[in-house]
Amino acid sequence: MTTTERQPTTTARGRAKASRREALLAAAARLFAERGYSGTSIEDLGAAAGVSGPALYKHFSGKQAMLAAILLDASEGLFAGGQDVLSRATGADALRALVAFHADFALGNADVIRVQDRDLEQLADDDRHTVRTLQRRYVELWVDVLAGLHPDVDRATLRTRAHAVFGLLNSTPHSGLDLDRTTLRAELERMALAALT
Amino acid sequence: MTTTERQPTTTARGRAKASRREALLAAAARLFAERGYSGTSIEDLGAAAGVSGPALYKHFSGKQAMLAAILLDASEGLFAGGQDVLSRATGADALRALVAFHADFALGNADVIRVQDRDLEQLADDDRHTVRTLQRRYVELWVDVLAGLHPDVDRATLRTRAHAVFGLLNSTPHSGLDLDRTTLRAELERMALAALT
DNA sequence: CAACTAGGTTAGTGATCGCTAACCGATTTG
DNA sequence: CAAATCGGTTAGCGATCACTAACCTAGTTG
Repeated sequence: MTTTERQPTTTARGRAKASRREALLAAAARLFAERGYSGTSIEDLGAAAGVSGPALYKHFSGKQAMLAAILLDASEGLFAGGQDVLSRATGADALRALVAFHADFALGNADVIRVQDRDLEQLADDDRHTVRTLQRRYVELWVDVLAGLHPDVDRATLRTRAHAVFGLLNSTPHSGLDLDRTTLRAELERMALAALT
Repeated sequence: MTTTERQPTTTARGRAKASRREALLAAAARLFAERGYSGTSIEDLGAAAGVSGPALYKHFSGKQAMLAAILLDASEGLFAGGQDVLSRATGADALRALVAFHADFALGNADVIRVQDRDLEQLADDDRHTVRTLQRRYVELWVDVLAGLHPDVDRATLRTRAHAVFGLLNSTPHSGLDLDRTTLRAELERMALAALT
């Protein structure tokens, strides 16, 4: 996605490299979420994946490229998932499906959610622009559905409502400890839909 | 509050120092919100207030002390404001007043809100503990009011609802551009109350 | 008005950081 | 099986950072 691979994933080395790359990205998402991008060192990133320091330059062009891989993957996943949802449902069903999809994503990727609205500014200009564009398009998916349900409300207001609901659903990283996942998911979905009525 | 002042605020120097201190804190809140704590240098902090670099050591013991001043002030303000609100209203009125108060705070202190749930981890252990305690007590104010309205719901669930509504109301920094402040405030309050019904 | 105080300056220091260089051993390949 | 490749290592370099030292000047004070 971000780095062009020369090694096939069929050979033993290729598979080892791919899994190491995934481990590095997962560790990076966790560390970035905990300490922030600038607060995490190259050494930290390597150590969290069992290698030390500059080994990550065999997988990424640098620290910033790791952040880019995380955030591009997240924003692409959200937009693609949103499109997929809307290809299967319309009207109020579409809204319920969007809420369920977003709640699922937020609950399953709390670290990434945290990084996304915390360290987006640390990206290089073009990557930041790409992520922002995908985010904007994802919001527009929501606004389209909301516009169908509330034809009398202008899109700026609907956009604000969408952002507010994202804030509600993305609150998981700040609270997720008290409740089990199923109950938390149900609460968040119910509140989101109530807020959008 | 954080530094003990030896100079009175009646003399010209004293007043100049106090206003310089406020300017430094305001600039710091803005820069921390934009670039993050670790991403902001001492030089940046001074320059944003018209002085350069190490001048801030005449006002604060260091960079971390500036973050502490900002976050302690914010969490104290929220908790004190919440207490004040609850001394004047009960039941559903109290909930409406809490929502209005929090919306006001979030709209008027978007930078501080951003810093609070972004760089809390960068505080020294004791300051972080103090802020966390104040935050927890503020949440309990909300939970108390909610418990009065929903006696059948356990406090863990109500706590999650409070956090979710904070996420909704604190979404201002991410969206505040499209709508004028009055409309935005009304939208957020309406959604928050709907989510808590 | 002389002595002191205090908020500003610039220069410098030690530590840390991102990244590169040079090298090594195992796997892949022709 | 020899050669090339590739993912790892350690050492080190240049830049940046938070903070300190030394000093300077204007305001405060007796």
